Amino acid sequence: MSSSSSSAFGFREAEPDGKQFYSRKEKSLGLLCSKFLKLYNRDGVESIGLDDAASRLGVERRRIYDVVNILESIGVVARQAKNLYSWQGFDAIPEALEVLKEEGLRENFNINGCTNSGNVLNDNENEGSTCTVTDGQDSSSSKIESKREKSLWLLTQNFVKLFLCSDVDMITLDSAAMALLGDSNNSTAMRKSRKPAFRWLGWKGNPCNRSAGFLDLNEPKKRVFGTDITNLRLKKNKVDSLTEKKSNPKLNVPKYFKHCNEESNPDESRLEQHSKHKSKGFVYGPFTPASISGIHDSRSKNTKQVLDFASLASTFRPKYHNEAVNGLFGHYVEAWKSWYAEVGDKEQKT
DNA sequence: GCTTCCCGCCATACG
DNA sequence: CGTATGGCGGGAAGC
Repeated sequence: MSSSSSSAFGFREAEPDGKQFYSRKEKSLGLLCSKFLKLYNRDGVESIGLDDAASRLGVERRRIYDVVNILESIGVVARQAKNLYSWQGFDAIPEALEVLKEEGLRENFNINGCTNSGNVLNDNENEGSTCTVTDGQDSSSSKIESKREKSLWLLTQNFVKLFLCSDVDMITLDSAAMALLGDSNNSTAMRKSRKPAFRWLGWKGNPCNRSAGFLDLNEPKKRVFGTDITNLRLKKNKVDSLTEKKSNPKLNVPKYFKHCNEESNPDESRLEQHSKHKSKGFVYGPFTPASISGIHDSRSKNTKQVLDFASLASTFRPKYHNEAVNGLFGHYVEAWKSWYAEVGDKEQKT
């Protein structure tokens, strides 16, 4: 019920003549995840109804499934019953990752080198393996996971494992695709200098993890920078800056960049060491939410130090493309960005 | 032009 | 059987 409301969707009137603009970006899964998290990451929230979420977020149910599936993969939410999920919070992530890491190691989820000469470990397609996450609690191997072998849920976890179980902090889309799905489909030409890759990030800024002081074992750090300044949205008519409720910081932010030239990695565990890439900087693509780097509303459109990803491109040779993974990962990336942003935000305001 | 990816149909699992 | 879930292709936004 309460399917679509035909409002608060991607359509919106920004012109006097009543013309409506449709923006895919504003309807992206990543953004949706962000909203979802903002909506439920509050006090008093313990259960989440799918219908409730759908109506609150103004999207159809199908989309909520995607969000929830991914969040569940890292422990942020847990399925309680039909139409019902429980909020576990960001604090559940470290534990979930620990489990994933162990499983991954056990399953040889190591990916060695995503650089030139596509070696990338022989695809260890152990999909048949019932790698249940045993979310810490009732590990009473429930048969309920019949369908979850190839789901977004599993795919997400495997993707995470790739990072947790390797010594690299960056993995190309191709490598991931090959490792997770097993290659075979390298679609269109990769002639261009497009080279999507993913990198782990840590909890944005958790210099001091208050309460629970155990989430510094292996904080993942992830980020993407791809082809170009990804979702840069100040090209044509960036319209206004939203015309509604609270805040939506990310709309004005063109892009971020970060220097990784120093070896100073605050929360760096044994499993993450510098990989081959030693470029001096990274381009942080999409609209990273504010507070990610102490940046507020800076809509500074300085796109100067973008040059760095040129070196990256040279480091990581272009390979093939996998449409399927491409899309999926794209979602993951945005979703994760949102999550980390959320975490960072909370951690910071301590 | 090619790539990314949102929409939503519809196959499937569940109750 | 109806309902809940989510894979997946097409087509369009984005670049």
